[in-house]
Amino acid sequence: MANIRDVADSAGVSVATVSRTLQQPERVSPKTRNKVMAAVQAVGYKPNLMAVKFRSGKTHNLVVLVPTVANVFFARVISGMQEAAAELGYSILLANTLGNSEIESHYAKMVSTSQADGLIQLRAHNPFDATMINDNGLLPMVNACEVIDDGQYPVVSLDNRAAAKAMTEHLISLGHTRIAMIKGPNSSPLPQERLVGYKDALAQANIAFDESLLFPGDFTLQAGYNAGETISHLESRPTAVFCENDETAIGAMQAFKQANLHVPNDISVAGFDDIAFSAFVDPPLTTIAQPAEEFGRTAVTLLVDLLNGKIRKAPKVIMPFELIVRESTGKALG
Amino acid sequence: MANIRDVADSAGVSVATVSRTLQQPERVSPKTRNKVMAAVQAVGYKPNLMAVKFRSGKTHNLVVLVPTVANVFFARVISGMQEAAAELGYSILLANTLGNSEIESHYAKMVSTSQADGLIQLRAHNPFDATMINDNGLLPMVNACEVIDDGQYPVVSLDNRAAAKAMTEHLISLGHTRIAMIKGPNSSPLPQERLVGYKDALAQANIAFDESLLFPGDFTLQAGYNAGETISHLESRPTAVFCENDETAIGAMQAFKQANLHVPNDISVAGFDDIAFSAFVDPPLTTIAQPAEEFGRTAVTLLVDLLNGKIRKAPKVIMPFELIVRESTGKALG
DNA sequence: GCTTAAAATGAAAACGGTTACATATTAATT
DNA sequence: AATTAATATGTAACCGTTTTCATTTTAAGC
Repeated sequence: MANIRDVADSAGVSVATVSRTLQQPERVSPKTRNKVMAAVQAVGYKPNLMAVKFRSGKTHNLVVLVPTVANVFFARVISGMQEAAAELGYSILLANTLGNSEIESHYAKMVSTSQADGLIQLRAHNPFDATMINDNGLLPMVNACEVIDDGQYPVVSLDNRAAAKAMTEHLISLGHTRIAMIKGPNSSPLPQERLVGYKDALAQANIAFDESLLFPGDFTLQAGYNAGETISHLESRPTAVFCENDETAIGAMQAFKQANLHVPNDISVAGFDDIAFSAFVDPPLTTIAQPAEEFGRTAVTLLVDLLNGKIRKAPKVIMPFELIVRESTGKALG
Repeated sequence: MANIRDVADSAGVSVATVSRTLQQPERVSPKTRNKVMAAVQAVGYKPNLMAVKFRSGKTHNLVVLVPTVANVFFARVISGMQEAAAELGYSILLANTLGNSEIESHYAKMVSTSQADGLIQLRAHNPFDATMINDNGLLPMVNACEVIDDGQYPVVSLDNRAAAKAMTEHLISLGHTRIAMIKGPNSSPLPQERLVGYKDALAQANIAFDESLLFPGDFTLQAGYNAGETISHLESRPTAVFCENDETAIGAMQAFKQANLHVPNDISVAGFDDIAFSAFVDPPLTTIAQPAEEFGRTAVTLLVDLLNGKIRKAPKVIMPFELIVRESTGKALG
């Protein structure tokens, strides 16, 4: 494998000149620039990027901690990240953490061991220990989607409270008063925020909050199915179910169908995320659309800015949401 | 940031001893080992892995080229990879290529520029140029899932022909004779192999092959929906549709429902992959299960073996499939 | 054409480890 | 106790770049 010295010899210049030609071509005369470029071609030179990264101290790698890549929403977020990273000359090191703190800190160590410059966390959990704090008092990290905002790093999130309120209002406007909620895991702050939004809408419409209408879940199809089954057999069944993500909603709908409940005539179902499948289930799902790819892009951009010292105080970006009304929600009957 | 020299000074030994203590503890006396370990703690030493990787020439990174992480099947494959990689001490650099050859070769360059040791390709396309061939005549690459077997690298695949035949036989056994197929993209070898299996089963049952029953697709929900719509409006409609993946099948089912066709009474639908959603759509989808996680695990194991010189001739691993009969396929009526 | 400033280039140190080789220490053998 | 072998440690070269600093070349100003 040809190295920079081979190029220098072949071009009849010093290694410094070769390095400069490649890094800052404007600092080198056109004449030698051509000579060097020709030599690069001639010997088939490919810089050893491991050496470059080592020497320069910049890896141009970003670690991304994803609770699970199998989640379709996260898959979209990741796509957006990859896009932005490519544009900015960064590579993404994707870690499928399965919510496991050990795996998280294993990958977080990649930044303390100079294998990556920074980290994006999609879960509300700080994988760093205290020693990692930066000059500007910030961690080299961005927290997106599911966030805890403790001011130590930039945050990009949705106004989950407002979104949940909007969805609940939609259901109330259709005449529903007994609205169940299939929750996400309590370990996440999302369900809490959304619960508040749900209560906001209830209060606004003078509907009493009923704790017994809350059902546990963990964002999976199976959890939605289980909750749906439970709800089906309730003596006084709610007329609408607000699920905290689309997978859960799709699972619940399946349970309702098997219990011979018609959606939306017998029961309305709403989701959250607007994954691709949601438009293709029967009936198509009413949901909250999040700009998933944009989440990813923003997170990467923010992190790179932070790494370049362009950020002094941790910003807090709130992404817009959109209520998508399809056919899984309808007028409350009876 | 403390470096190895700081540790050496603090422990009163040479840097070589520190390095040895960390790499091959048995080559150092227990006494100094303790001294060194204590010093490591004291100064808070974290080896700069970029330096290690540069010096040792082994990055312990593997590039994985995925056509799209948004594909649920691939998400499972990736999970399996991550698992195996973690066990073997490797990290996965995930590249979302969107089938774009430029992006592929961009990431493939990571191995020629010493940023990664090897590569796993999930698409039937060799992203390397000829210069990358190894000592053993093999590329540092494994091709999984969608494969071209040209003997230059290990391959892990499914017997797509047999699987397609099994599914077609299942449909024939239900009395179907007009069986449509919604295809994957022609650029992929999968559709071709599966078409052969489909024809095998047809021939075996003395059913004439009818080219007009083949519909184009690209593995997306939307493509399935489009093909489903076309099929719905056909004057002489097929009684069964075999889709080349589950997304396509789910899209098609949605089109059938909107055309007031009942699945499976009016038309049977079969998929391929057994993604999580397939058990939760209405009706639950008959499909071919592939051991997705195992695909990933096998690919990683094979690649690491190859990198360690444990492989001389490119092996060809065939993974087992399973026909999962659910409710989307039924007896042919009329 | 001479002086001076600016631009281009080169020599060599540095980055933080690993490792071959030399040397010092300890243990084993007689 | 002396000799030898084995083990433990140290010295320094090395990996392939980047980058500082010194030097040379070119351009600018008069």
